Amino acid sequence: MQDILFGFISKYVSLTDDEKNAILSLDIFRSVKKGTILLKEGQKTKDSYFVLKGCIRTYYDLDSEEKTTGFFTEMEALTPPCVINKTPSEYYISCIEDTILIISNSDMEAEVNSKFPKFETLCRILSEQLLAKQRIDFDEFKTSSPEQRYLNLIQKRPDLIQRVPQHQLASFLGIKPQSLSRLRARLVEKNKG
Amino acid sequence: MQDILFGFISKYVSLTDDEKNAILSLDIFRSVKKGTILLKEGQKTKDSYFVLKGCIRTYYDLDSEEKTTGFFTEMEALTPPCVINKTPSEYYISCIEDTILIISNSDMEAEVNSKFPKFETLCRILSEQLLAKQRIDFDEFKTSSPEQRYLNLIQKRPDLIQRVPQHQLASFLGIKPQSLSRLRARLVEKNKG
DNA sequence: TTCATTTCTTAACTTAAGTGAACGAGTTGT
DNA sequence: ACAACTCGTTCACTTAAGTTAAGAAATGAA
Repeated sequence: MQDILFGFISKYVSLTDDEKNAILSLDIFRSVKKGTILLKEGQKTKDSYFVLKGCIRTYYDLDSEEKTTGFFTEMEALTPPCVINKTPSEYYISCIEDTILIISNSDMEAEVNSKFPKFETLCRILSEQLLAKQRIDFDEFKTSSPEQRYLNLIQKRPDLIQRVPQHQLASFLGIKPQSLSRLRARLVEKNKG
Repeated sequence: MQDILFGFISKYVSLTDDEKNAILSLDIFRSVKKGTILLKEGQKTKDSYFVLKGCIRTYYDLDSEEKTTGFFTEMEALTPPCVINKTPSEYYISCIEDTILIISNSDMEAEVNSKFPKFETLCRILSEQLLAKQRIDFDEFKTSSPEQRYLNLIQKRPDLIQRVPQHQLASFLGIKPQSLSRLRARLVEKNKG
């Protein structure tokens, strides 16, 4: 489990044994069961999540309807905006599979950052990369139709199609479950004709 | 002009005079005319932009149609994904007004970051905040209709409605210019009846 | 100014997403 | 085993966005 973490980090910065031990001593690995809600709307938290295995999702409760906006799987990190803005959370985070997480809180990060500049470099690089990736995702979303988004998702994250319920995928694609159902039927029809 | 920059920075970290001078010595302020194209599709660059005054926009050329995905105005920063990924740019950046920019390149930033850890902290904080803000923007986009997005834009960035051409606003909202025109007419009609 | 181009709007028609309801399959809890 | 619930699909209908085309208004250049 540690190997997974340090393998990931080594792609960005190289850590000494001291630095690795400092991280391990923080006791940050957590196993959580499918269905666990990590964060609720209205709650405050300082916790960030890094998925080692499994899948978590973020969703809003608008007009008592669930709107899923994000899935985070192996090697993906999520720092909820409420941690940055120090406001109550606007959304829920739940585990849609049994999941192994790293949970770190912002106080802890601040301390490690000031003790180990290398760690701050890591955080900076990861934030910059995530920002770039997310900008591209957003641009693709804006410039394409629901059908194109779905086809795009099949290409880029085929695992999600398998492991995530349809109605959650639908709002992730910005449409209603019925529309996704219909859209899929339309595509099957196309591939036949 | 420098006051604007240091006033902005002082919200996040406090700089010594030495640090301020180090930044000024880099000669990073640029004035560019309306219509100037800062970056073209297919080009490589290491430059990031920070808008002191004016407005720049990012747009794709898809099927020889312009798709505008972002506007950056006073006190907003843009690091194109191509700088992070070291790939050719997928989009254009142009100035839609006479604009005063700070243009920094990633080599320069790397050098300043290693000399002044405080600067790296600043970059980390800004990236984290932008990431959080962008996540919320994306979520709002996904969970709302074109009409809601337009109303939302009127609330959050009323200046854009004034300073940006309709057809650019339309693709920013994820729709065609004709649809935005119709949508606006519909809203006027609603407010009458 | 005049001419050309771009931008915005309007309209008629097509296509697809939203809505509300119903149904069967699969799951959970008792 | 049964009831209650969730999930995915389908259908009929409504609403709004895409498409194509045309024309008015604004902008820019010769």
